[in-house]
Amino acid sequence: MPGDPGGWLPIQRKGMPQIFLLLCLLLAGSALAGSTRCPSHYLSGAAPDILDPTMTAQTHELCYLAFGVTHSGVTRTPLWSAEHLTRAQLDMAQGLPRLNRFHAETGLPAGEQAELGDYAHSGYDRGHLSPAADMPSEEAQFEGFTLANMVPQDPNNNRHLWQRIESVVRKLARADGELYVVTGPIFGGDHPKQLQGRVTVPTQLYKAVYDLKQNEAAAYVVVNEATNDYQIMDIAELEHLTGVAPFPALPASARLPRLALPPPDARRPPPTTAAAM
DNA sequence: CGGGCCTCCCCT
DNA sequence: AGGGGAGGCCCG
Repeated sequence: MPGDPGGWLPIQRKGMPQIFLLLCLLLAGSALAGSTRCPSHYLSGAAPDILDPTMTAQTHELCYLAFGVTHSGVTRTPLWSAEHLTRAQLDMAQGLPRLNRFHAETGLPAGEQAELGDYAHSGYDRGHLSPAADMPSEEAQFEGFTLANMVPQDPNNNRHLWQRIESVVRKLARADGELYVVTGPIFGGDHPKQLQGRVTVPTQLYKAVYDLKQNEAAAYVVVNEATNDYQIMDIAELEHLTGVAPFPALPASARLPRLALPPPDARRPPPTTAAAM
């Protein structure tokens, strides 16, 4: 279903009037480098832009109910995953039980998708980019468990620091009403680690946030290791580091002010390294 | 302050 | 269908 050419109308969020989608497309205007099938997930309808031409091979945009991704058949991971996070959506998500239905993405060309076996016994978690806890319906949650929304993530990182980042971003969305959030991997270094020689392990991860109420943006950046360390960057810095523009339609007035992202600080140091000493 | 309960991240 | 562990929160 995702990846269906020209199929953006049937898979749009339910109840969203078509006129609004058209308006989004018009508002996006020149900021829309290419066409997108799910403008509602992006700021001003403009999908994140991959600036680095070496990263665009074998990429496909996939649209889901509550998020959109661009997937790379080279890394066999998403290059970004984007959500429009609202208070109402989180209210709906909150009542839902989490069903861990991890699955390979069938809507990709043969051989480009990661398989469950790539991750099994790898020592890495299947780390969501757009979090399961953000998904407002059972169907949306199932979609969130596609491997097209996953990267190999250090288990300690995923279950501690990253979980707290996701949690404080949800809290911020509740406080300010709505956010646009773009999450993605960073592949640094010359010899990237791979799972089964197929799925590339990111060296870092980022989560960029645009807060409409404050008209400010910023991003968390963390190394994909057992750590509690994180960095906060403005969007220009992030674009330079990642080669991805998370919010191509970001107002110029929001590029300089750096959103005061809440600290995801832990109360205790990470157990792995600490326990080893 | 501590304990119980819930949420949220996963694994085999 | 099993399991674990951390963190938040509420309440005594």
